[in-house]
Amino acid sequence: MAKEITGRNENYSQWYLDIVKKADLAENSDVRGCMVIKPYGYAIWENMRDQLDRMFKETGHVNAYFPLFIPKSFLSKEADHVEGFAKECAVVTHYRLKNDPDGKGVIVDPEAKLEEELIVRPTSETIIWNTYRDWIKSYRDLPLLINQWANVVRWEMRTRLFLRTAEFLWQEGHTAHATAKEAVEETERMLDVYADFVEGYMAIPVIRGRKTPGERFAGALDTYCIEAMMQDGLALQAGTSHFLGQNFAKAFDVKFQNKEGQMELVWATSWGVSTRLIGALIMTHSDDDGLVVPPKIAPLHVVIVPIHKGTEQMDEIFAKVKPLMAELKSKGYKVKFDDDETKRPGNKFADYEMRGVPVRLAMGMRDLENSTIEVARRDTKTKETVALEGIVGHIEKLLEDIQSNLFQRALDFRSSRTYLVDNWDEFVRIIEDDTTRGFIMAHWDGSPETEDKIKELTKATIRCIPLDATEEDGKCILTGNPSRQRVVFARNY
RNA sequence: CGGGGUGUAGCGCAGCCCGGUUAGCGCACCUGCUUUGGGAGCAGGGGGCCCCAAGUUCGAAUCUUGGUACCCCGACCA
Repeated sequence: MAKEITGRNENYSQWYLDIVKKADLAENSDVRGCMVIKPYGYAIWENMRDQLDRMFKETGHVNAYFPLFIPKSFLSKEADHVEGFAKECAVVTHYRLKNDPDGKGVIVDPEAKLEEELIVRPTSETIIWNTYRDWIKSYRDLPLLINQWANVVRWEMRTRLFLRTAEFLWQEGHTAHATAKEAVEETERMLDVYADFVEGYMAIPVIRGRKTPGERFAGALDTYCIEAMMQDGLALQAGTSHFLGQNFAKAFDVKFQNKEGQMELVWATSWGVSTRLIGALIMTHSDDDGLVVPPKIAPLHVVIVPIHKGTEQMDEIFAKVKPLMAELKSKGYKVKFDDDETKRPGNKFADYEMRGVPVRLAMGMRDLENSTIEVARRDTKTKETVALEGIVGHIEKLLEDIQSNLFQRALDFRSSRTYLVDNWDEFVRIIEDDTTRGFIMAHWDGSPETEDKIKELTKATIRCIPLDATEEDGKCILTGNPSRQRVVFARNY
């Protein structure tokens, strides 16, 4: 069949690409490394964005917009930051084209060279902190809590739809505070917002933690993150929140006068999640029949497929389901009656499964006579015929069930692939075997050399130092040196 | 940037080695009829700078040279 997708066990990355394409989420564009997000994929992003935006506003943030271009000189002001991004920046050098005098097409006008090159933002810390300098004069201007929804460009060597693209959509929060304590609180608060969103809405369980110095964001003093496990046992960083200390305040000379009249440097945070989360969504819930979308972010909650002969029967069915559609819509659910006569029911069933619509209803003549309807749920692929009476309540409960079932299922999977390991051979065995690979909770002596060595030997990195870990005495998995807590090792995207 | 591979219809491919009339197949698409409780059947039809350029030849999808794009494995990577 044309729509068939590759099995997860057969070829996981092909399975992923098949889902992205066949569920109509996105496709590769003719621009290297850049994707076209198609309407259905974008609808999922819109739902994610809208919910996150609500949560940001509930925690006191406002939106603003800063330029796409950053003067090159800005980027060189924070040494670690430029070090981290320099290798993947797109640079604008000219501002004009002209007709090619030798023939067809256009060429870059050599006369139109920019005096200072512009960098297409890979992230906006520099342009924003350059702006904050003028906005922040007094302790009364703080805290400054701003978020921006934007696109950014990182010139990656190898790209994969949603997971790593040269251009992607995201939000980046950039806040300024009077004290380190407040800034750290903000960093942690936003990590919690991310975790609540990803777990509560996307039904993806995450581990909250902090990055090791080696894995930190370029320019940060501390990087917090949420890490999720995909169905192939690889980790995916689902969101990050950074405590930037006074690094950017120093680089851009952002100071405020405190109550005592003294000048102080401002404390900063930044935090972001991107369209990469859609990749996480796919790889957490979907199966060999296609995408599975949790109800809370689904563009379409319920689809109704009529089983009919001729338009008369279609009209009869529509009349019968109209009230329940109205009721579902009034409760905020998105419902579609698929009256497309050019497609047969089996085709529609397969299509909505591919797109991961949580609940599918089917009604035919048989149901019409009995006042029943067939209810199918996407997550378990089970079907039942139920009475029309009370159907709306039934569906509401079903959607809640699906939401929590998806989370639980993902959590169970993660548990089954999470190991307490104290022995190096076991560590290697688990990480090398793609049927066991997952999160390994092991002791680490805290040295960057050990971290690098383990990465070199196994390709596993320290995904995070979990926030909720209990302290215990142990020995480093590699060196045997003393350690006070376990960290999460995994291979990652 | 190193190693390997592939560019032929929207997608997936055959044809190329061994040059020869109008470039073919499956899916998708369009028209009509019959179908419709899990991916329909029949009939008809549309769609090609065969990656680009130069060369060899009476003749190039096919041979030669150069270029280019993409994919895979490394390296690189919040």
